[in-house]
Amino acid sequence: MSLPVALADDLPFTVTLKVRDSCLCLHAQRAARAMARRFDIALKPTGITSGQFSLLMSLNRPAPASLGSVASLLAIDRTTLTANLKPLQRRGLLESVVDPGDARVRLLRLTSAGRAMLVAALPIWEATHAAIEAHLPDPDRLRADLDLLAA
Amino acid sequence: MSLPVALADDLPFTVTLKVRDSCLCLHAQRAARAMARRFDIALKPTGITSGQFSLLMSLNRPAPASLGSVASLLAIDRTTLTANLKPLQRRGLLESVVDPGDARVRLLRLTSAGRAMLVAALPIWEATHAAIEAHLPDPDRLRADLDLLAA
DNA sequence: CCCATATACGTTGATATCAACATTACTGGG
DNA sequence: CCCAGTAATGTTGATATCAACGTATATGGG
Repeated sequence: MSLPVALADDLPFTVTLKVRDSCLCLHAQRAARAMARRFDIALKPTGITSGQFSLLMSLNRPAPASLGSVASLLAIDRTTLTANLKPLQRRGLLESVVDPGDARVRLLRLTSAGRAMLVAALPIWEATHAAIEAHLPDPDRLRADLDLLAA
Repeated sequence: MSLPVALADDLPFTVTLKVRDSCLCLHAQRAARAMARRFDIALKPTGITSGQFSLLMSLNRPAPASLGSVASLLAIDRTTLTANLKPLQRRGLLESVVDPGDARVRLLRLTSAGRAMLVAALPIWEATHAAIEAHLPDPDRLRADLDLLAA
């Protein structure tokens, strides 16, 4: 009266192909991993990774930023940011201090070594980024689409 | 005769803003993290994450696939895939066997529990994915752009 | 002033990610 | 058959990612 369990549990291969080809999550992960790898390799001479470059760059601002606001900016979990700060603090590229106005808040600030690291990495970023944009039909359009996904 | 070191090491805030706003690596990471979080939350009732869903789905095929070919398909490092397999193997969702024709090759195959997991997760994926596509101007165009980044 | 609530952050445990190095197995030339 | 080179994978160490839980601080109502 009932079909074999194996059949009931099966999922047609055509469905798998549809999911694989259309899944925006998978497509975004693949693109993100490939980009990270590409920048990681290019930035290797400087000693920082693509993620560390983005983090340091986000801290290069006139007034120091709170941990939470940086996490929002990068769209990463607050606790992930805490973990990511450790190796950079250990290397003296940034420092975190308690906000004098609100003891709950941690203010993050680049050190001069951190700023020097950005200066050293910037030309590499520019060259790598230009090479990537060069074979995209419309980089601005893609950025807008990615912002929609991140929203 | 020389400027203070602090000035020489500085990087104008305007440059930082340009990098932050235009960096495709950062935009891709942000989008990927947001998408992963969204699918992770939606898939939570099933007990697998978005990455595990993609991996299991990529293994749902007529003939078992080698570890290396799956790593290429997902654009992840070979050793990352080895690590990702462990929790899924431990839960009996997939199994790896040595290729009878070439003892270097590991063939990966879903178990019936793995197929059942995909059947349970598929409706969640469909609903989540449809909701995301609904507010994108041109999903196919975005997929094509993401493929260019991953290439 | 006190307490309930909300906010900002830290810690822990599990998984994810990759480079560097090591191991095992196949393959072709001699 | 042997050996040098290549190919596929495993192992280790460092960083990345997030949920769940816990702690300290601020804020507003009474």
